[in-house]
Amino acid sequence: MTDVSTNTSARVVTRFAPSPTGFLHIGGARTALFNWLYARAKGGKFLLRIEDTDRKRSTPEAVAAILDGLDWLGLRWDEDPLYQHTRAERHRAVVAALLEKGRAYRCYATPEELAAMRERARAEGRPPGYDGTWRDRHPSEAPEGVKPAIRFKAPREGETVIEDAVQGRVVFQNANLDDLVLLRSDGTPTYMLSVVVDDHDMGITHVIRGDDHLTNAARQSQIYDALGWQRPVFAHVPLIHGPDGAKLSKRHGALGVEAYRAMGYLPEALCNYLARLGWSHGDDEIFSMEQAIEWFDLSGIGRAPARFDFAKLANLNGHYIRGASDEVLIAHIRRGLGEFESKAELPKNLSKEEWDKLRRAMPGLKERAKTLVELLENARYLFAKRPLRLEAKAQKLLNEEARALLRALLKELETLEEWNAASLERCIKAFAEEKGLKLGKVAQPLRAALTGRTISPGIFDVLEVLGREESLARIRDRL
RNA sequence: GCCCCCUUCGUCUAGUGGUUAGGACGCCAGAUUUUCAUUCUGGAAACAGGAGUUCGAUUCUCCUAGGGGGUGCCA
Repeated sequence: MTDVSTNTSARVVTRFAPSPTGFLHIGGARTALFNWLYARAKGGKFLLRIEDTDRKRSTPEAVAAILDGLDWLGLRWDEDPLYQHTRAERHRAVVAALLEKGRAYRCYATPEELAAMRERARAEGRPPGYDGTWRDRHPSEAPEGVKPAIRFKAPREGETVIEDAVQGRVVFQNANLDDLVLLRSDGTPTYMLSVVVDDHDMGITHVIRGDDHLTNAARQSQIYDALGWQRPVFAHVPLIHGPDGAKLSKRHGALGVEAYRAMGYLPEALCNYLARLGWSHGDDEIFSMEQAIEWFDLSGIGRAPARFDFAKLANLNGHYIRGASDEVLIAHIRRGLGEFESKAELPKNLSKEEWDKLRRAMPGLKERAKTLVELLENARYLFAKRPLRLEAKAQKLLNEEARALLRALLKELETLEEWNAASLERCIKAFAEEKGLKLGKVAQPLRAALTGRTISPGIFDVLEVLGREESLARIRDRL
């Protein structure tokens, strides 16, 4: 790790810096995606830093969930992830240097005093925050036995200007920015200090993160300046809102990416959707990540918050499912089978024969599913045991007239030599024609008998995949 | 309270002083079809409001309203 005060490298280095207190939520995933895209677009590096300075709230499970989420999305990071807590010594050293320079000081205020201070400021309509009591007080006045926190001596006059790559020029009056804590009284570094030191030491050139950090950018800039370090380019991306415009809650989308996996979304679809949410390249809607890398730039990021729209995600997902190869879909289903969430009962595992059936039915199945869960729900007829349980609509369809028709058709099918979609189509179409019926009149009862439902993939495919014995048996079950 | 950001169809967005304000999702209607889905065609649907600047504002400035974020010895 280098410690140079100027960044001489022209190479772009971005980072994703989650705090491991939970899963990788959707907003974090998009932030990671933007950082990843930008690094790849500029031929730079994308680093990962785990912000676990709050040891009490950080868990190894959360770290694993985040890494797994990034991996599933296909966002590969360069180098080993940096665990921020391992850098505490370095952080303290930087604070010592600041103290030495007179840009930081010991503060002996108690939590109670600070609370009272905030209350007073609010009541008087002044900007809240630390009032600087200990800023110029002599250390000899320090109370006995109180461990001090170290505060940053922020400039009191003038302004701090952020030239944000997304938000444009943002000006903060320094009078509104108070002296933040750099080192807690227990000697641990705070976030505000750690980010600056780590971003600097890691050579981060572009900090792309959520809008909620915009104010932090001003404070952090002051620290960069005090240290004589070059500030990175900041790009504050608007947050993602729920469908109702309110903050994203668990109810509607603030889920971990693994929840999207469980809902049957494909990572390509999620990436495409997320990239399009808040970033645009003209009217382009559907594109691969390779294409996005070619197009991506900070200038394409919008300044307004965006609402999460499941309908559009589903549409995109359907597109990617239809376009995926049968093998790829099988692989995704293998991975997700144990965790898919559905109101219907889905199998938790399949036999070799069942996998084989699923594979053969895949062309018809993937044509009509918006999620893998929906695909599997539509595939239940493949695994159902005889006699099939009929849905109400299917039951109704199989009236006396329809059964008579099936009886006649059964005779034809029993004598059929070749059992494949093409020969079955010839046979059944001829049968319908002979009876003077539209194909639908024959296909629907047949569908009901074979699948127990009124909707399914093409009926000839259903017959082929089910096979002669099973198909004929299911028809006989209804006669 | 104080500080900061945002505001084009219901939603995601294109647009950078002169356009019939475009696309996508969703919705509605129709075509194709063995069901469903796909596909195709058509349709309804937006510049938050008010002042300026300008020959001319969706585009620039200001104000208002609404929304969001921050305001921790959390990150």
